[in-house]
Amino acid sequence: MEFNEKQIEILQVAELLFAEEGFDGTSVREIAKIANINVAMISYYFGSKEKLLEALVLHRISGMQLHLENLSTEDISPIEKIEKLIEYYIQRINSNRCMYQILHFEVSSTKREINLEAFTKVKKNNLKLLENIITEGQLQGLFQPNINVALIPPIIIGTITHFHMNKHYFVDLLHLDSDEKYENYIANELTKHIQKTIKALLIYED
Amino acid sequence: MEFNEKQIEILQVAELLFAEEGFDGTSVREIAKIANINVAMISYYFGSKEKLLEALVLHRISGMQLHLENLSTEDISPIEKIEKLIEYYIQRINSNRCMYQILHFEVSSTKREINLEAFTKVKKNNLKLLENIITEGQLQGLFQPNINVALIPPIIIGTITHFHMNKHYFVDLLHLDSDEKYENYIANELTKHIQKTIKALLIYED
Amino acid sequence: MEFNEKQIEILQVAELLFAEEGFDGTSVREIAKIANINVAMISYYFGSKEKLLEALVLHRISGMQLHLENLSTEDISPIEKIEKLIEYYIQRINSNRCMYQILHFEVSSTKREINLEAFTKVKKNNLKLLENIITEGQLQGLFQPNINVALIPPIIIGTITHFHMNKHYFVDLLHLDSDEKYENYIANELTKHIQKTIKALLIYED
Amino acid sequence: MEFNEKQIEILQVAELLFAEEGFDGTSVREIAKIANINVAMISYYFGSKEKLLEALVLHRISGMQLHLENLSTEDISPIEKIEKLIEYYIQRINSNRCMYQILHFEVSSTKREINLEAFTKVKKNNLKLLENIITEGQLQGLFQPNINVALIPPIIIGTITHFHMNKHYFVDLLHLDSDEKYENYIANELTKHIQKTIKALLIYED
DNA sequence: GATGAATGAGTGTTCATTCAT
DNA sequence: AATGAATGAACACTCATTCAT
Repeated sequence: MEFNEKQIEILQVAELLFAEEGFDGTSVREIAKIANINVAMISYYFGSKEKLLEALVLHRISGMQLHLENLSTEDISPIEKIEKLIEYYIQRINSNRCMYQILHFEVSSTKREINLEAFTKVKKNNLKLLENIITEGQLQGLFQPNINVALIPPIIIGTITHFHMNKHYFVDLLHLDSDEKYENYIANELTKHIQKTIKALLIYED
Repeated sequence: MEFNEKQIEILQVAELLFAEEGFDGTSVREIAKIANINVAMISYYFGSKEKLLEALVLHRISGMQLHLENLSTEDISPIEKIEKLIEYYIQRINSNRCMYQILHFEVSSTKREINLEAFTKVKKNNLKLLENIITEGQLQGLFQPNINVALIPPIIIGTITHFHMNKHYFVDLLHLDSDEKYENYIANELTKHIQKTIKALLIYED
Repeated sequence: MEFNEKQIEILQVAELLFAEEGFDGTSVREIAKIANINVAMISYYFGSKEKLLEALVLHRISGMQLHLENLSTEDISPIEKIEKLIEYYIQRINSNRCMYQILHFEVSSTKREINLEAFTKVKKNNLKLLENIITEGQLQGLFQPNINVALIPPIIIGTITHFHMNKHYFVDLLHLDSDEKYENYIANELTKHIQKTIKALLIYED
Repeated sequence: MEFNEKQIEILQVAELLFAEEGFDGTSVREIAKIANINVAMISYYFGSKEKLLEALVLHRISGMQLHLENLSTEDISPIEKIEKLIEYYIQRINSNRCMYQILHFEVSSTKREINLEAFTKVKKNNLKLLENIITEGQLQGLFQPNINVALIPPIIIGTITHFHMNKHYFVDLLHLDSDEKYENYIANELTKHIQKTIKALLIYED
C-alpha cells in the first residue's frame, strides 16, 4: 500500500486528531480543514472515514515492528540485551504515542471492527524476541526459571501508556513543568524504572 | 450529590455505553432508549450530555478510594501488606473497569475538560498509603532504599489496563476461551505476576 | 395508519413533487421548503425519504379502490354498467394522476422495491368487478363470448395515462389551449372515446 | 449527428440505465463504469449529463419513424392495412421499450426541458399514415364515419406501454412465467387484442 | 415535574463537472 | 484527443438541545 504526498498528509492529520479527540469526536471536515484539502478528498482517497482509520492503522502498524534481529547475536549479556530491548520498546511506544492512543480506544471499542492481524503479528514477533533473550539468560543461570514471559510486555507497555494517559497527573506530581522535562523523565527515570523492574522480576528469587 | 432512582439508572446505562462506544460514539437517544426514559430527561436531569459525563465521573470516583486505613496497623509484614494492597488495587480496577476506560480516554482527550480533582485526590491518597507501607519496609531493612514510589502504581494499573484493552490478543495468546477463564486468569496468574514484580522491585538489589 | 395535519401536508407536497420531478429528482429539502417544515421533520415523521414514499403509496392506494359494489345490483343494462364503470375508472385515474405517475415509475424501476401488494389487490378487485359485468352481458347475449377481460383495463388506464403523459402533444394537436379545455376534453371526448372503444370490443363480432 | 464507437457505447448504456433507474437515479459514474470509459468522457463528448439525455433522445427518435410509405399503395384491404399498421406499431414500441420508458418519465417531468420536436414530428407523420388508411376505409364504406383518429394511437401505445410498465402484475395474472412466454403473449394475444379493439372501434356502429 | 414535538447545526458521503496535462 | 485528480455544492440523515404544555 503506497500513499502519495497528500494522502500521507491526511493520514498524519487524522492520526493526531483521532488520538486527541477520538474517532467519533473528529469530523472529516476538521481533518480536511487542517490538512488543507477538500472534504470530498477523504472519501475520494480512502473511501470513507472508517476506511481512513483502517488505512491509518495498517500504514502505521507496519512500521512498529522492533528491528532487533541482530540483538540476539550481539555479544552482550542477556541482562544488557533486556535493557536494550526495553529501551527500544519505550522509544517505539513513545514515537508512536498517537497510534497507541488510537489503538487503545478505537480498537477496544465494540463499535468498529478493525483488522488487527498485522498488529497481533507484530506483538507476537516482539514477544518471540523477548522469549529468546530470556531463555538465553535462563540457560546461563542468570534468570529465574519460572518466568511468565507473556506478561512482561504488558508491564512495559502498560506502564508507559498509563504514564502518557495521565500526563497531567504526573506532570503535577513530579513537577515536570515543561515538555522537555517530561520527555527527559520518560527517557531517563521512567525507562530506568521499567528496566530495573523487569530485571528484578527476572533475577529475583521468589 | 444525591440521585434518584431514574438518575442512577441513567448513570449506569451511560457508564456502560460511554465505556463501550466512547462519549462521542454514544448518543443520548441510545442512552434514553436503553434506560427506558425520555430523551429530554437527560438534559432535564443533568443539564447536558457533557454534564451527565461529569456527574457520572464524580459519582463513581468517590467510590474508588481504597479503604485500607486499617492495613497500616495490621500485624502483618510489609511484604504481606504490599501483596494485600496490590490485590485490593486489582480488584478495584477490575470492578471499575468501565469507569477506568472512560477516564483514560476523557482524561487524555483534549476535547473535554472534566474536573478530575477528585480523581487526583483519590490517586494521591492511594499513593500515600503505598508510601507508608514501603517506608515501613525500608525501616525494617526489608525493602531497598532507592524506590521511586510514584512509579509503582503505573506498573500495577498500567499492566491491568493494558491486559483489559488487549483482551482479544491475550484471550488468543493464553487460550482463555471463556469469560470465567479470563476472570480467573486475572484474579490468579496476573495478580500474582504483578505482586511478584512489585516485590522483586522492592527487594531486588540493583 | 393515521397521520396528523403536518404529516398529511408533507404527504401532499411529496406526492406532487415525486410526480413532477421523480423520487430521485426530489430532495427532502425541496419538500420541506414547500411544506414549510424543517428538513429533519421528514426523517422524524417517516424515518427516511424512502419510507416517506412507502407511506405515501400505502396512504393513497387505500383510497383508490373503486366503490362500485352496488353497481352489480343496479337495475340497468350491462352496457350502461360498463359505461358507468369506465367513467368511474377515468375519474379515479384523473383524480389520482400524481399517484399513478409515481406508481408507474416506481413499479417499473429496478431501484426501489416497494410493497405493491395493496395496489395489486385493488387492481384485482376492480378486474373482478369488470368480469362480473361482462359475464352478465354475455349471459344476456349482449356481449361476445370470447373476451380477454384482463386486457380491458390496460386499454382504459393505458389510454388515459398516455394522454396525460403526452399532454403537451395533445394540447397542441387538439388545440386545448387552457386547462379547462384539457380537463373537459378528458371528461367528454376522451371518456366517450374509451367507452365507445370498449363497447365496440364487447359487442363487435370478430 | 454522427457518433463514434465510444459515444454509441455510452448512449446504449445510458439508455438502459436511464430506463431502469431514471435519469436522476443514474449517476454518470455508473454509466462510465459499465461503458468502461472515464467519467470525464461524458462531459467531454456530450457536454453534460443532461445533454447526453438530449443526444440520446434525438439519436433514437430518428429511428422510430414507421417506414410504411408503401403500405398506402399496397393492394390489400384497409382492414388488413390497419392490422399491419398496428403490428408494426407494437413492434416498434417493443423494440424501443427503453426509450419509451425514458420519454414517458423524463419528458413528462417538469424538471428537464427536452426538445421533442423530432418526436412530435414522428408522431404526426404516423398519425397522418393512420388517417389515410381510415379515410380509405371510410370511402369504401368499411369504417364508420365519425372516428376520432387522434385518439387511436393512444389506445395502441397506451395499452402496450401500460402492459410493459406493469409487467410484474401481468406476469402474475397471466402466468407468463418466462421471458419467452411474456414476449410471445405480446406478439400474439396482446397484438390481436389491440387489433381487434381498433377494428371493432372502426367498424362498430354506435 | 416531566415529556412529546420540533429544530438548527452538523454529520459523512455522493454528485456532476472542471482542469491541468 | 483524452483522462486522472480534484472540487464545491448538494445530498439524506442524525445530533443534542429546547420549549410549550
